[in-house]
Amino acid sequence: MDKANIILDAMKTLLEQDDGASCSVSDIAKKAGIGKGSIYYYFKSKDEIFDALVEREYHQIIENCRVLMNRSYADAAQKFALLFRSYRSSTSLLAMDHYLHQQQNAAIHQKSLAKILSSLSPIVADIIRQGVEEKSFRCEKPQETAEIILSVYCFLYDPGIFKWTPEQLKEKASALATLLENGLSAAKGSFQFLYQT
Amino acid sequence: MDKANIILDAMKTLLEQDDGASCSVSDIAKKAGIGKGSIYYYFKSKDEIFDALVEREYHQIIENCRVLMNRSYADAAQKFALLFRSYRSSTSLLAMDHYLHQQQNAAIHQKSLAKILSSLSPIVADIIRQGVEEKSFRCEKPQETAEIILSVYCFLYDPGIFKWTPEQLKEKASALATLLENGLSAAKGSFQFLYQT
DNA sequence: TGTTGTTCGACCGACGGTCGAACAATGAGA
DNA sequence: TCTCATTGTTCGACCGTCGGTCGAACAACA
Repeated sequence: MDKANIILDAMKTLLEQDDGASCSVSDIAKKAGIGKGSIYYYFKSKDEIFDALVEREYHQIIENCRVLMNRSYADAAQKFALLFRSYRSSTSLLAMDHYLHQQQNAAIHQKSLAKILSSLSPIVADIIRQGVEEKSFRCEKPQETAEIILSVYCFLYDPGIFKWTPEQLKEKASALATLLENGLSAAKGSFQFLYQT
Repeated sequence: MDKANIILDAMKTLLEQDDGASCSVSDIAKKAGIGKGSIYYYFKSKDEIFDALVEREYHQIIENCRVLMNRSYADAAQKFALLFRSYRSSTSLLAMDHYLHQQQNAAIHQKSLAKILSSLSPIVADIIRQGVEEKSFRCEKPQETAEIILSVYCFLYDPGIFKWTPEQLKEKASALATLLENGLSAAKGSFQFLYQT
């Protein structure tokens, strides 16, 4: 396997092990079974390793979402729900995710949120555009609107930043659904999936 | 003056100087004119110093916003604009932002964003409630809606997370304004202040 | 003079990152 | 096929800096 990927695997393993507490470059090198100097032959800095790991881990998830959207024949609201559920189930399988929500991994967490938003927003924007064509949504700026929706989801719903109770989360989801229904001039209940189940 | 506040002043000054690059505990001690050991007589850790600084600096800003809202006689949309401008001008004076937007301080950054959201959201919620009473807004969940609006501001507009151009920011603000106008059933142009100037 | 509160900077371990020596792999010229 | 020079790769000792500790020393006061 690629040496760079061996390094990323080592870091991922360490992040999953003990809350990422012992994730120094030396630790990564030891876990990867190579010298510390070699790490810096493949990566310029520790931050760059972070970036590469985030890139690698989320690439597959995003790709799955994209494929799902392209091969599904559904109206915009249904696609929204499909995407929402697909993404939720994918990330719940990502073992790293739980550790991202801890204080000491805030930097990589932030980077991964930024990646999610920038990768998913074009997909969400396409759904909105489809809704506009189908006359079920009204929206002049699909891309920016998609970013707004996702930023709420990334930030307000993040268990690493806020400790809401399930009831509070449901209230917020319901408020977002109403805001989107009216904001996009969509049919009542189009965004029910946000707070159901 | 209180020794603790002298230390906070020193840190604030250093953060304002060169993007917080030289803001080690030793630097803070030197700037404050005391020994490094004394720092740890007043604070348990560097994080605690920064928490105290965030608390002190944002308390005043939030308080200003609260007072401004209470003594202003304006309709809800005007109050929104007032609050927005007051907050923007206050935070632009805060040079701490540079420090917060560096990778290694992501944890503290998150904390301060969470503080902003939880402190400002009740104020925004009150504005929305006023708008509902005045029949200029329609909203069933003012508190949650306020949090949604603020989370967009805290996350999507954060220069430490995303590097948007001014034009892109304006597009996003315009999209948010439209979404809010429709989402709150407000009059066209109610949220123009978001993307003007 | 004893006690308590305060100050201090030398010191510590850990960190991210550097460095040059050493080792493998390659291929051109004889 | 045997050099040998070149290039790519590996390594851990080493560096400077950081956040944080520590005990000695000092100040204030009873």
